[in-house]
Amino acid sequence: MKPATIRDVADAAAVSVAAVSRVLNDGPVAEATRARVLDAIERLDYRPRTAARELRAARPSTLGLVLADLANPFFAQLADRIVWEARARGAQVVLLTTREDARFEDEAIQALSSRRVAGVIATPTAANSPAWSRLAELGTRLVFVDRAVEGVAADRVGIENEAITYEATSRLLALGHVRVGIVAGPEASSTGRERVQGYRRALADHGVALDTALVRYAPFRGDEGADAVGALLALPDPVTALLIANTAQSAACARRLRQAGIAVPEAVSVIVFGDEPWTELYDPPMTVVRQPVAMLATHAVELALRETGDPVEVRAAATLVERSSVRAR
Amino acid sequence: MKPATIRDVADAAAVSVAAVSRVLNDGPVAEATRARVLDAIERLDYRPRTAARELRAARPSTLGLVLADLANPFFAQLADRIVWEARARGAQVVLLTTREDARFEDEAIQALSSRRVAGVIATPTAANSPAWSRLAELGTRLVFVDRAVEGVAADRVGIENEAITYEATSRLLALGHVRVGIVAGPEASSTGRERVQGYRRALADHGVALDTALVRYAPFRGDEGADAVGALLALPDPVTALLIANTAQSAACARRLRQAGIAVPEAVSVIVFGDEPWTELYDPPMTVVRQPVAMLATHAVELALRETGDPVEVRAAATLVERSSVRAR
DNA sequence: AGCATGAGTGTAACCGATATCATTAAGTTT
DNA sequence: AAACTTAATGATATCGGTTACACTCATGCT
Repeated sequence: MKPATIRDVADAAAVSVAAVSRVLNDGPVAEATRARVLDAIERLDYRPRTAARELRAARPSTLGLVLADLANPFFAQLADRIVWEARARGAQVVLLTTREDARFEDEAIQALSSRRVAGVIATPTAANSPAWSRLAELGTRLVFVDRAVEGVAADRVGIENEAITYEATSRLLALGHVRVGIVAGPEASSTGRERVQGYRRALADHGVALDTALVRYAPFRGDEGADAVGALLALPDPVTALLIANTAQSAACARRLRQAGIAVPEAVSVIVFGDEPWTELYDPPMTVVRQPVAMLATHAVELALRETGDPVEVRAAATLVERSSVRAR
Repeated sequence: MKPATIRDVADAAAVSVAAVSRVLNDGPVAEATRARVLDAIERLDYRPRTAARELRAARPSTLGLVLADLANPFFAQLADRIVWEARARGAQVVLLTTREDARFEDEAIQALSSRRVAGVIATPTAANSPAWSRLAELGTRLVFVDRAVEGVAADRVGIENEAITYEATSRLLALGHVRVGIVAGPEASSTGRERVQGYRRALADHGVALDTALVRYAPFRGDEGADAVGALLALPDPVTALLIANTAQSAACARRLRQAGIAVPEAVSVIVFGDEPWTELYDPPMTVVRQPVAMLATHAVELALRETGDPVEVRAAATLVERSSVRAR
């Protein structure tokens, strides 16, 4: 049977469609009318159609979420919280994934601009900034979370990458490590750059010279993170401590350590970015940098649903969670 | 600036809106006209609005995805593949989560019936079958994946729970284990029931009497899985093998084993359902039941976008992946 | 009594696509 | 040249809501 429309409800309640609409959007309606309408709605199991609403409304209540990859637990958690926060605010989420590929990202941007969503929350790839800009100019609220690309009028939500990497590196240096390797995200990514910057500042402050051979940029997808770990361990003067600052590669890196039979923390101390479930189950439990996922999600959703305002930047503090993968040199 | 509408394009190309629409949906148009229209579309950066299309169209191209919890890697992977498969077919996905709570699930169902999506893919909670039925009667294609609830005209996609649990249990029994504990999903869930059934059949076939104290049902959320493991280990005649057949509880169970200082597989052999990243990083690497997530996703999307046809049931084979957490008694 | 006020309601335009149906132009047949 | 196809195109109703505007009628005020 055909679902009821607003006109069916109006007929059933013997009022006009405007009255029904007013009941729905709590406009001014007499108590008696409201009761009759609500009763009719109940009887007919009426539910206003989102498509019709969004067509007329200035601001739809749908959000777009563009993530690289849901198989990455960090993004999965982020998505979980974002969907949850959106629900609390009466918004729904259209989910799209890019697999870190600019082509798919562009496709996603097109799809979302057709959909005229209220806002978009995204972990962008560096290669698409014109497309992002056009989306922003269309009036869609744009929020970059975790990473960001330059030159786009978007809100930014992320952690204090520079500061937390400085802290993590300092911890290792303070324990006597001198050969500290870092596996970061791509140099083209904001997280990659910021984290390496914190790393360099820590070295400088501790009077340790930078050895560029110890800085490895790995893409977010694939297994190059593991190869980077392999390379760092195979150096003539190998690392004694390792900073895995590329969340997407952390499991691959850990797998490599295990396979290579490296004793952690005896042979090498390790700090991993991202508090994923496995880090606690690993032997030994990993010292990690925990990202405040819930807070990132809350801010992102809030910004994405905001009506007006200039682009802002929100930085949440990450914390170093000490477990057992780090020891003094 | 306001985004262009189909009328703007029609004006710019000096044709009627009908002609533009025909170009968009490749109806019969003269080559010259098509070229002019495409040029205008390009110039104005026109993109047809999804809301308007969905309002008019009989079948929208949007899918609903209702998952319990994206923090669970199995669901996250499933979501990832489903979004991917949908993209390949030109459909988008609206994501909703329930946290295993019937109230939120009902909310999600309402939201989706307003949206008049083409189909819904869901991991249902047992308590909401009337709401699911109403959604199905509205003409929305309904696909239950992983779990199912009875009495609803929905497609079902899942693994052969009974068979794979039979296989896993048999493996343990064949190695001489007699006290085999199982931590399953809730008795009210289809997966919980089916897996315990496979377990029982294996016991019967191997001539081992069923001890109901060894069968533990744990909810999908919370930490009761760990408590169940604790209880099974604290029995006067404790288990020597453990089947963790509740994917959502597997990490919690592993954490408990680790905390309790149980040697795996020396003290107790373990088989875990769900090939999550941590199972390979655990010490020792866990023997697991791998679910064919990609296949489940493909079937689910295909069924959800199908126009007609009676409800069908698809069962994919799961496989036992042997690693190092199982040994002979 | 006469008029302003305002709460409650209804009518109809509108959002931006799609699809039906009528119309026009060009080509074919006799 | 008239009649008849056939292909391309245009005018317009339609989907199901929201909302601007006009209207009614009871109440308060001078």
